[in-house]
Amino acid sequence: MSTRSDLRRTAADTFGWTRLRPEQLEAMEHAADGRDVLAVLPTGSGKSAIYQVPALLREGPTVVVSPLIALQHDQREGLAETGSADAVAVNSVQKAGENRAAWDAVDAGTAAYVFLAPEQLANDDVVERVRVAGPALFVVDEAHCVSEWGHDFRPDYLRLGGVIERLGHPPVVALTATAAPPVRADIVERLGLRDHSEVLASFDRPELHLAAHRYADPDQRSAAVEERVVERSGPGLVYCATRKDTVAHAEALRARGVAAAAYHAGLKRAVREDVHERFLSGELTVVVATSAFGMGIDKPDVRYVLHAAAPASLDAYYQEIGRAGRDGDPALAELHHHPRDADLQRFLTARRPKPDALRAVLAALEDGRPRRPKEIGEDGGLSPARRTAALNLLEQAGAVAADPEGRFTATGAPAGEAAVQRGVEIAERRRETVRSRIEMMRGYAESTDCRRRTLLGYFGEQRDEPCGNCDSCEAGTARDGDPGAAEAAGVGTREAVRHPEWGEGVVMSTGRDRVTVLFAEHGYKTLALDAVRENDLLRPAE
DNA sequence: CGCAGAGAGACTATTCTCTCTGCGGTGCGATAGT
Repeated sequence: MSTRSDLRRTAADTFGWTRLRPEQLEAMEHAADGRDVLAVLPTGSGKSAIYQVPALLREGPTVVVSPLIALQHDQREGLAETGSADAVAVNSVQKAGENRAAWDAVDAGTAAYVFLAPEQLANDDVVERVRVAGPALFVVDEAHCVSEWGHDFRPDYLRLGGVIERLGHPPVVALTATAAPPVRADIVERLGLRDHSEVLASFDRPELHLAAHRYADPDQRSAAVEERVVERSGPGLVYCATRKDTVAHAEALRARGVAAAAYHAGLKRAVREDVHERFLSGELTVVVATSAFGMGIDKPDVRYVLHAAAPASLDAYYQEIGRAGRDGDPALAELHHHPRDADLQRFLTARRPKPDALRAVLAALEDGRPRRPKEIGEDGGLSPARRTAALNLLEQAGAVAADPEGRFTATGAPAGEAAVQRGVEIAERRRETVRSRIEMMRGYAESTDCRRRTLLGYFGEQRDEPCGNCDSCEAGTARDGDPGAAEAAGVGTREAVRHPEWGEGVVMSTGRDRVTVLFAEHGYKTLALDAVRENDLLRPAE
C-alpha cells in the first residue's frame, strides 16, 4: 500500500493532481510495482498520468512509444508545464543537434521521458542507447496501433515485442482508449506482455446520441450530410472515405457560409497544422477529414461527428465518434452510409503480401548467418516496410527467429516454399478477419436494434436494456433485452465455442435472436439463435 | 475490387454497347535537389 501513497504524493506534488480515478491508480500501481499492464480508458480520463507518475518513482528514463511525432510534441509540452523532469524526443523532424542533445540528457540521467516512434526502435543504435540507460518503463501509447497498423502499414509496431525482450523486459505499460477484445488479445500477444493486468473502463459514452441513415444514392447522401452540417451549430467533424470527398464537402460548406476546411494526409504539413490549430481555437467550425485527422485531438466541445461514409471497422468508428462530447454535454454521432461503402474499405484493406517478398527474405537468410533486418533484401529492391512485414509473417510462421541482438536466422522448419505458403496463409487469415470487421460495421449501420447495445457488445460489454438515446430506441425498433434466450441456446458471452465450419471462437455478444461470435480463423460472424439451436451449431469448446 | 468516365466501334445521324483506364487511407525515416 505504500506504493499507493507514493503515487498519490507524486501526483499531487509534482503534477498537481489531487484526485486520481480508481482505474488510474490501479494501473499506476501495477506499473510502479514493475508489472506489465494494459489499460483501456477513455480519452480525457488521464491516461498519460498512468505512466507519467510511476515513471518518477522508478530508476531510469521511461521510453514512450508514440505513433505520431505531432503527438509526441504535444505530450512533451504538457509535461513541460508540470514540475516533472525533462521529456525529450528523438525523431526525423528534429535537427541532428536536437537528437544528440536528447541522447545526452538520457545518458546524463536528466531526462525522465524519451518519446520515440516505433520506427526509431528498428535502429540498433537506438535500442542499444535505451538498453544502456536502463529504462524504468516501456510505454506503448495508442497501443491499438500495434494491432491496427503493425500487420501491414507500420510493421515496426510488431517488432516492439522483440525490442522489449532485448531491453531485458522492463515493465510494459500499454495504453489505449479503444480496443475490442481481439485487439486487446493481439496487443498482449504481439508485445509479449507477461502476467499482465488489464484495467478496463466502460466504453459507454451516454452523452452521445447515436444514429444512422442509409442512402441508395451517393449524391443524395452528400447533400444530406452538408444539410446536416449547415443546420447544426457548434464545432463538428465530418469523416469521409476519400481525400477528394473531404475537399468537395469542405468547398460546398464554405460556399454555404460554414467555416470549414478539409484535412487529409496529402496536404502539406504546414496546412495540416494550420487546420488543426484553427479548429482548436474555434476559428474553424468544421473539419472535413479522412481518418488522418483525430489522434491526439483533444477538443472538449465537439458537438457532432458525422460520417459521410462507413469506415473499415467499428473500432475505427468508435475511435472517431469518441472525439465528440468530451465535455460531457450532449453530442451527436451520425453515420450516413451507402451499401457500397464496404467495397471501398475492402479494397483499401486488401493489401496482400507478395510471396516474392517472403522468398527474398528467406533467400537472404539462406547461408545461416544471422542478419539484421537492414541487411536483408536491400539489393533485392525490397522497401524497409515490405521487408519488415515479410519478416513479421515469416516469424509468425515459425520460419525465422530473432536472437537477443535482434538478428534473424531461418529456423529451417518450415523452410522454402512451405514457409512462404504458411506466411501467405497467415496473411490470408488476417485478411478474413479484417473483412469480417467490415461486415460488423455494415451490421451496425443496417441494424434497427439499440445502437449503443450493439456497439458496447462489440467491445465486450453486454448490456440488456436499450439505451434510449439512439435512433432505434426513439423509433421503437430496439428489441428488449432477453439474455435468457441466448442462455437457453447454450451460448453465454465470453464463452469458448466450436462451430462445425468455422472452428473455435468466443461469443462476443448476444441479442434476443442473434449471437455474434469471433472465430480465431474466420473473424466475426453473426448467427441466428434459431439456427444455432436447431442445428446445434455452437458447442462448448475445450 | 468495382465503379466512373473516356473513347472506339457499330451503324446510320442520335444513341447504344463494349472495352479500356484510372482511381481509392493511415506515417515514419532517409534522400535528393534547391
